[in-house]
Order: sequence, then C-alpha cells, then structure tokens
Amino acid sequence: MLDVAILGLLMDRDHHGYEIRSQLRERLGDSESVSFGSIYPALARLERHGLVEAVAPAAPRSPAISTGSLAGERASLRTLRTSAGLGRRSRKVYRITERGRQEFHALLADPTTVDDGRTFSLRVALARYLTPALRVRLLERRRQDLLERLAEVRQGADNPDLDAYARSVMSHAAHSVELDLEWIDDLLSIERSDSETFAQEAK
Amino acid sequence: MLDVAILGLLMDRDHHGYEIRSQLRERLGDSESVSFGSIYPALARLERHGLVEAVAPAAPRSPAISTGSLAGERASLRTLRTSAGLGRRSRKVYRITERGRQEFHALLADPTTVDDGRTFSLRVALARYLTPALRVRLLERRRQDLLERLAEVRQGADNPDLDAYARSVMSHAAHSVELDLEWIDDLLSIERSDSETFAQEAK
DNA sequence: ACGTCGATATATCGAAGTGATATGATGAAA
DNA sequence: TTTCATCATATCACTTCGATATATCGACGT
Repeated sequence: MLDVAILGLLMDRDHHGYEIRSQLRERLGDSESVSFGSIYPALARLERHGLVEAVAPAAPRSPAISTGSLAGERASLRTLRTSAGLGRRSRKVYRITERGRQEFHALLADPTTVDDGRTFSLRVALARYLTPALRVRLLERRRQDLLERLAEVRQGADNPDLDAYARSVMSHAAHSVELDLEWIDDLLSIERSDSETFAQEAK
Repeated sequence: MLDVAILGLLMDRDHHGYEIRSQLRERLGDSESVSFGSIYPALARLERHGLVEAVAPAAPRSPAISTGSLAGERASLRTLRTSAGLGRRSRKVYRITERGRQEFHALLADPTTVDDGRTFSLRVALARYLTPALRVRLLERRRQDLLERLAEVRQGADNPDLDAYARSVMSHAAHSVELDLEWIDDLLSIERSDSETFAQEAK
C-alpha cells in the first residue's frame, strides 16, 4: 500500500521522504499519517528494487550553481543548505524509474488485493492513472464489499445482546458505510456519463 | 489497542482465540478484521503478563461431566471434541484475571494515547466500563481531533492543484468527518441528558 | 460409501508498520 | 542570545499482517 502511495506521488514529481509524509495527507487524503519509521525503510526498499533512485541534490531556486562533478555536487550541497529558502538538513530526493512506473501501474490495477477504506481511498486518489474500465472495476468491487459490510453492521445495530454504546457504534458504522456507498455511486455515475459523452463524440 | 479489545471481550465472558476475532467484528464493530497472526501472539503475551489465564476446557452444554482432576480434565477434553455441538479442534479458552481487569480499566481510560477512528470506536463500544466523566472526556478529545482534521480535508477539497479524483477523496473525507462529528455530538448530548436525569432524581 | 468443500480452530514465519527516540540544522520569536 | 518550532533523516524494539500449515467436523452431492 505504502509503495503505491509513494510511487504515485513520485509519478507527479520528485520528492524527499519528509515531504512524502505531508503529501500523503494533503494530496492522497491519508487520515492516519504514516510514520517515518515506515517511509524511510520503504524508500530504501524501493531503491533496492530499482523502482526509485536518489537524485543528486537539485539546484536551488537560483539556477546554475553546480553542473556535475563530484566536487561540484558537494559544493552545491553546502550551497543548498545555506542558500535562500531551501536550507535545512540535506534532503534525499527520489525520482521514479521506468521500472517504477511499470510497477506502479501494476500495483494500482492489481485486482487480487482486497481494499480496505484506506487503500481504496488511495486508489481513487490516484484513479487518473487507471483506464476508465479499471476505474469502474475498482469502484464496483468496493461497492460489493461495502454492501456485505452494511448487512453485518445493520445486524449489529439491532442486536439486543449489545449495550447502547456498542449498538451506537454499529449504527454509526452503518451510516458511515451508507455514505461511502453514495460516494461510490456518484463516482460510478460520473464514469458512465463520461463514457457516454465519449461515445457521442465518437458518433 | 488489540489488548484492550481482547480484555474488553473477556470482561463479559471467557473466549477462545478464534471466537475473539468474530466477536471483534460483531460486538466491537471492528471493520478491518484483525488477523490470527496478531490474536494468538497477543493472547500469549497477555497470559505471560498475567492479565489472562487459560481455562481448563469448560464442561459442554450438558452439565457436570468432569470436576477437576487432571485425568478428569483430559477426559472432558475428549468428551468436548466429540460431544454435541461443541466439537472441532480443541479450543484454548481464556479468562481475564483480576490484574487483567485493572489493566483493562487503565488502558481504556488512558488519556495519553491518541485515538484514530478504530481505537475510538473500540473505546465507545466499551464505554459502559467508563465513568460518565471519562466518557465525556473521551468524546470531547476526539471531537477536537476531528475538527482539526475537518479543516485539513476541506482545504484539500478546494485545492485546485488536485485532480477531480483526489479532490473527490478529500471532499468525501470531509463529509465522513462531518458524520462522525454529528455522531459524537449525539453521544455527548445523551451523556448530558443522562446526568441531568440523574441530578433530578437526586433532588 | 466416498470425496471434498466450507467452517472451525490453533500456530508460526517473514515482511512490514508503529511509536519512541536520537541527531542535527535553520529561522523566528522572546 | 537562548530557546522554541519546524524541517529532515535514521534506527530500534515491538506489534501486526498476510500467507501458509495442520487438523477436525458437518454437510452435500454422486
């Protein structure tokens, strides 16, 4: 899951570890922040597998300071640290590789992994990288799972064995799943109207 | 988190590992099932710490078959397996200890741990074991967290840098948090009206 | 009577994630 | 000028996950 998230962010542009954490919340809507204890090992892992690569510390806003040699890079690193706005501790910036892009598409579309709320939201947030057909499949798969879950929690909400608090949890879970279902149905109807528009244009 | 959940279930009655998993979903509303790979180690850990203890395989529905000796227990185990309804592989039933009860209350009320959606729901499902004051504190703490989260996701929903899918995720997250807040406000108003009733009765 | 499927049940293993902690630089405020 | 908040990487012990192995029983079809 984290792999897809990181690769997805890197599809857009290069990032360093610390930034990935905030982007995960801001762009991919991750509610419970992923800890640094998973991000840095994940980045190391992805690099080991050749899916991402460390970029030589990029030139700061002010262009053309260093252009390549090892000594030059070291100098630019020092420059980077003290130069306007971009200081802080030296960043390790990562770029996605071609193999990384392939793996990203494969992971994102993989139908064998069952989505929980978190991975599903992640996938939707990255849905522009899926084909329309794969998007619909993703949404309909989740829809089925939620319908099953809805039946479960509704039963719990009516279970007289449970005390008022437990029943309240169940009943709120039911409302929450209902809201999720409405969302998915909205997304599905958008997908369908988009494909209609497409069909009409082709006509 | 899993510790509180297991202890909470054992407060009610004895359970074996397999059963705990289903009860977690049915009684405590846990959406993403906890795997056996965490339940059995957790049970072993709790036993090591003296918070739970393994019970001699309980007598089946039909009462009074064995009453104590080692030989008797072994016999009852065999009986258990082949007797009506309760067969299957031999179960390992756990009971909560006195120290376990103390620890349960401490963990449930612990204000230092920050609740995510899962642990919060768990705590509410077990809220009957909290005092009214601790219940209100739990609810208000979560309310604050959600208000902050709401501001974040609303910003994301309006962020023109994001594509329609990512914005949709953010906007749905906002609606979801709003629903959570309504739930919490309901629970809070119930707590308050309960304490009023209580005050009036005392009068 | 036979096989085999699905549910019940415990257990273990490697890989991944968490939460805490260490380290240190920088900019802003007190 | 010290000190505080934020930025940034890293590691550690412990917990959790997902897959897999093992085994028993009831039900179902053939």
